[in-house]
Amino acid sequence: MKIFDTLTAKEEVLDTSGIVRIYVCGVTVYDESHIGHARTIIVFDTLRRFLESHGIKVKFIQNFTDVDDKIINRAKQENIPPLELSSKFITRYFEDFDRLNIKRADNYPKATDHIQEMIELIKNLIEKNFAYVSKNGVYFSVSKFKEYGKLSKKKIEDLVSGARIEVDETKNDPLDFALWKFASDEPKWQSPWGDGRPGWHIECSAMSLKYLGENFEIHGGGRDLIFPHHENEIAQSESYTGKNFAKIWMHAGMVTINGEKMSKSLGNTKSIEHVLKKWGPNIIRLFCLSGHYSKPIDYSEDALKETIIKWRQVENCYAELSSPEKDELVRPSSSFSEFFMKKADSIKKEFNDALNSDFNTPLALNAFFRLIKEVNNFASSEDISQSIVKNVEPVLETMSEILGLKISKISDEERNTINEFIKIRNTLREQKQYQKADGVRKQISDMGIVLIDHKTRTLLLKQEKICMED
RNA sequence: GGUGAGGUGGCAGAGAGGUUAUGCGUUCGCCUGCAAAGCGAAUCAAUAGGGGUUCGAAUCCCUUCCUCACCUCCA
Repeated sequence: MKIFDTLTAKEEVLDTSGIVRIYVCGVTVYDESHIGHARTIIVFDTLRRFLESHGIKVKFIQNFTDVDDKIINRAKQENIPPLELSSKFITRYFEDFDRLNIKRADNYPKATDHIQEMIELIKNLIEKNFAYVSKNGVYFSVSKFKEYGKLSKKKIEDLVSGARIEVDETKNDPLDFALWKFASDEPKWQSPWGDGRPGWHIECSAMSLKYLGENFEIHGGGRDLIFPHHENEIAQSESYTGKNFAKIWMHAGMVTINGEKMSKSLGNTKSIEHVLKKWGPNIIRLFCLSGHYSKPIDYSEDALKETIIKWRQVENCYAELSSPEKDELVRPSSSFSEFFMKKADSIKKEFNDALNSDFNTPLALNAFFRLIKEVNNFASSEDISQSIVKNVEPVLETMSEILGLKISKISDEERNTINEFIKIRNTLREQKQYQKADGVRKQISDMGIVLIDHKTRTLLLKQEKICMED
């Protein structure tokens, strides 16, 4: 598999000979997660599923930043301890992301559980003269790391001349960033240099090193983390280990809302709770994968409505495959099943090729939907036979599993109940009492089941609820 | 101002020198008791503008314009 590496600015081959170690920068838990977080996490979750579907072992670590000024400020506003606030939003995080069908990471290390590791790292950096103690904290000396700027392709001169760096007299250099900040208020921890809190970037260096070791395969996150967060992580980590930090840097593009950047000040943030309520998890996943991960995607009603149609096709396809006719009941079927076997194979290959080529999910989805369409198309004129299901379903299942899509299954009780209704409806239809028959169909659809009438039988389709009103 | 990524049909979105990607939408037919799903046809055609290289350019080079992101906390 090839992945575009932000650092080398070209596609690099992912080493899958051993365990693929992935570290993804998670969220700062001071508020609800939003669709932007969802996009990034869905991208990496899908990547992980893809690798695992090929039997590749993945170790997936995603952190929580649970100590930070934003958390402290928010906690003050709500008049609760900062750690209570962060733990509340961690709980919320899992509620949201479980519903998005995100596989749990192998570990979700929290910054506050790794203060000691960070202190050790900082100690070492001071010893090696990469860091210094100043009035307000311990700082990393950017000028000591001669490759600073290599990830974000920034020149130190440009950064210095940039007007926005605030002048801080206590730092040796305006570009230096905090490893440890002295603080007298809570939360604070003891350190050899004074009580305080860790800087933001150091946690990821400490925790990725602890859980994944040196020179792990993929370090990911949103594009907005390239600078300064990941740039600073590189500076610290490589100064500490003397080795390259991550082999591949993979960054997910931003989500815009109707073409605008999503921000609190614009008031256009879309929380995951909100979008889940509105569209449900599968549509959100499909939407997030409908553009290349590295490019921005635009969240809009129209885009999501289009995704509903896609999702309906998937549901329809699964309904068609759910109750196949026995082969002997179906007209000459061996050639069809052979056709489908070839079709499914070539589509499976296209799907894999697309993902192997810098994780091209739009192209992979294209293949996925062609198979869906093929089945739906066939089913509208012929009955689906067991041998077709046998050929198509495993391929479809593998792809759905990689994409993290979950079809709502109809329980046996539900099926039995509805089949009784269908019998009644069919009797009414035979008697040409169509209004009554449609009434029965309406009753069934109120239960969330759509009927698909075929020549000789009626299929049940369970539709995911979508509530488009805000 | 600096840096980076881009600009492809009504919309979404691939392809990276040589033949219609694909999907969605819209319109009209077909199928259906009616729907749903599906089929057929039409819309159906596009590569930001201008130069170049080439037998041939969305694709390579130059240039102009525009968009977005980052440079401050961000996924």
